[in-house]
Amino acid sequence: MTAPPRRVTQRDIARLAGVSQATVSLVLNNRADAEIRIAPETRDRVLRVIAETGYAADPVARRLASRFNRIIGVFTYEPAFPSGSRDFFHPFLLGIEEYAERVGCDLLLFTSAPVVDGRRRIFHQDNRLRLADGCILLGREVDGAELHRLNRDGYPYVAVGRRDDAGGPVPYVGADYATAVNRLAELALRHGHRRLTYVGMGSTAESSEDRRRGYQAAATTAESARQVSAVAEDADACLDDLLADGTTVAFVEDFATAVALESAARRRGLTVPGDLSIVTLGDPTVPVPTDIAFTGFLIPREEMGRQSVEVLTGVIDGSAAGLQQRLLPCELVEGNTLGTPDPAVDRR
Amino acid sequence: MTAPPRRVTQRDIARLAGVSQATVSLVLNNRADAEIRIAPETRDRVLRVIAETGYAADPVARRLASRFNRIIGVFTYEPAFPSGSRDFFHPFLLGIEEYAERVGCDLLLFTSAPVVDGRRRIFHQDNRLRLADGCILLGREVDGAELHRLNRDGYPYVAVGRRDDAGGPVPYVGADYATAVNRLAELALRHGHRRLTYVGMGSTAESSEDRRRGYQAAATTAESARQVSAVAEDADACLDDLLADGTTVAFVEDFATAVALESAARRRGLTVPGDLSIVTLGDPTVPVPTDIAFTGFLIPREEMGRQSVEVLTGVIDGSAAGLQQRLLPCELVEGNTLGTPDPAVDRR
DNA sequence: CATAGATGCTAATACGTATTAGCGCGGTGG
DNA sequence: CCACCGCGCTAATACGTATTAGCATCTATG
Repeated sequence: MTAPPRRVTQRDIARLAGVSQATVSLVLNNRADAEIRIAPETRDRVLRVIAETGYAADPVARRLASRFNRIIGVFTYEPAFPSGSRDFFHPFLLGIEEYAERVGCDLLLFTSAPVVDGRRRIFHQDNRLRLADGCILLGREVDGAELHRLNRDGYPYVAVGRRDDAGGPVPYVGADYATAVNRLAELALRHGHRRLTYVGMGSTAESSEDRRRGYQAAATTAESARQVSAVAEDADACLDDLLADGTTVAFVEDFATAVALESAARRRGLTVPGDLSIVTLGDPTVPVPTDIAFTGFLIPREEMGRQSVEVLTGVIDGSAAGLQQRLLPCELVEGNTLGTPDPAVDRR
Repeated sequence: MTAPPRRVTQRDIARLAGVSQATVSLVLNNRADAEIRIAPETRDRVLRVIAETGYAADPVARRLASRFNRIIGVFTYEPAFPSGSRDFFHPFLLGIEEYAERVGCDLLLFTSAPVVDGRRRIFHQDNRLRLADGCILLGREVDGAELHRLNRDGYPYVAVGRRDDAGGPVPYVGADYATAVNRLAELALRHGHRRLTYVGMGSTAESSEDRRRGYQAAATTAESARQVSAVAEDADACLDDLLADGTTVAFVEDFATAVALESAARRRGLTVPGDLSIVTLGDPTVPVPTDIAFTGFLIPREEMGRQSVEVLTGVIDGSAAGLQQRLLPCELVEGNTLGTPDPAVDRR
């Protein structure tokens, strides 16, 4: 194999066109400020040489010299492999990709970030953040300390999902879980339910808190509105608890837990929603096979992806300072796991 | 917003540690050649300052100065949006991502490449290829002229899918369609089929040619082994043709066409494989809803993704010169659309 | 004809890192 | 006492682009 021919640079263009490198740069960037003047014939000559040589600017040097790169970084907190949550994140990426394409940006996936204690780290020995103009942060749980540092460094970023302040407001594009859960709870109340239980995952993430907040706000008119924690593996115990309590509708944060609850109920000869209504609070984060059409809502994942790019570009160029925190509405899904409470169970 | 604090550079580290910038660079890169010597205490001092300041090398400057970046480019020929073929490409990306993570590389998706005549172009005004150390090329049809140019420029790349030479051998990781189709054809012959028809897409892509080659190689012992072209929208006409010919088994290149053929047959009261056997030649490239378990084979898409990264890293560092073209075996899927030919139809 | 202003371009420099030739210093052998 | 060598480090430069101050040259004006 012969040595790769050195790439064509502006200096080569300049030599061929009989001008200086600076002139080539000016022509390339279409600089037509009052201060910058290039004779049309010179410009044409330079452009002709550029076309002949097939020259293309080195984006690395460009980035080093000036400020921007048109590269958007994407950082995923969850370790990529092995992980069932990939399918959950895919729609976000599709939205990001779509909008990045529209605005002519490339996407840099920080797959090299090391995993420590089961979580990717942004900041580490060989931090590569600066390769991109800014960065989109994906992940259920985002490290507050790292957000602090991003803010302190003035590095442009946006989180997908609402985040609490971290040494300053955190730009984000989130889903409006509070409103969605609130609506579902009010729907259940209108169906006549009076004993509600929120089955959480024991997570303190903002997304979990928002859901609980929406639930609590609606639950004031209920006879009982509890909160418990459960995981899919523990569905039988959870079901026991719900039945003992006389709960008529369960708001289940984790989709897999809802599926497990439903099958546990079915195994005992109970029907959903006949004996127990189950409402889910978001798309499955791990693939769960089920034929049940759960009542719940959809997270607008693709749209969140798109808008996160939009917000990020605003953060990068310093515009749109007021619109850097967005909550998008979730579409309710009617499903058929929310019914009217069984009168026999309702008043016990 | 205050002006972003200028990032910490090696010069800052050098000043704080009382050494020169060169020394900082040497320490950072763990240079311990015979020619390079740094006193342990100096090294420690520098490392301490680095830790205190949280310094991280600017990857852009690093790339400009030296050669490598640990960034792998991914170029997708198909326009990303709107496109049903996304689901087809996703597994490749998963494999690529997994291996990139393993070798500590980031992934740059060239979403900014403009679409001309329905196809993305690598080479254009503001070509960004050089941001990455090398590039993986994804897509059904890859432009031969662009491959030529990549070869000429000495740019490291690897194609996913076998490619003909283009001014030199093209590094690739492909699927061994020829062998897979050959096996299927021989299986059909063993089942007693004697009138075969290959239903192609009229594509001249290497992947299509490989399939046809495998088919032809096996078909020598058949009574009739034709080739026709058809698309899913034209399934009825194709079915007419197959029946008129007395074909007992159709090898259908395009998955969607196979699905359409099967439902056309069913609409006419024919059964598959009772009246006609149908064999598919690869995974669906566009999402097609079907409950049929077609006989055919699986393209090892994730593995192709993984190995493409492996080959690319070899191309980049110039090693493994002999192993730059790989064909991976496809797993046959038994399915239930290949039966024994109906004797009434068989001899006509 | 001197001067001012406009025009068209270039020289110089910055960006942050990697690399390499070579400098000063202390020790050792003759 | 000099020559030489190994050690530890630094000065200088390269990478390719963007930016800016300012130098010629020309034109218009008094």
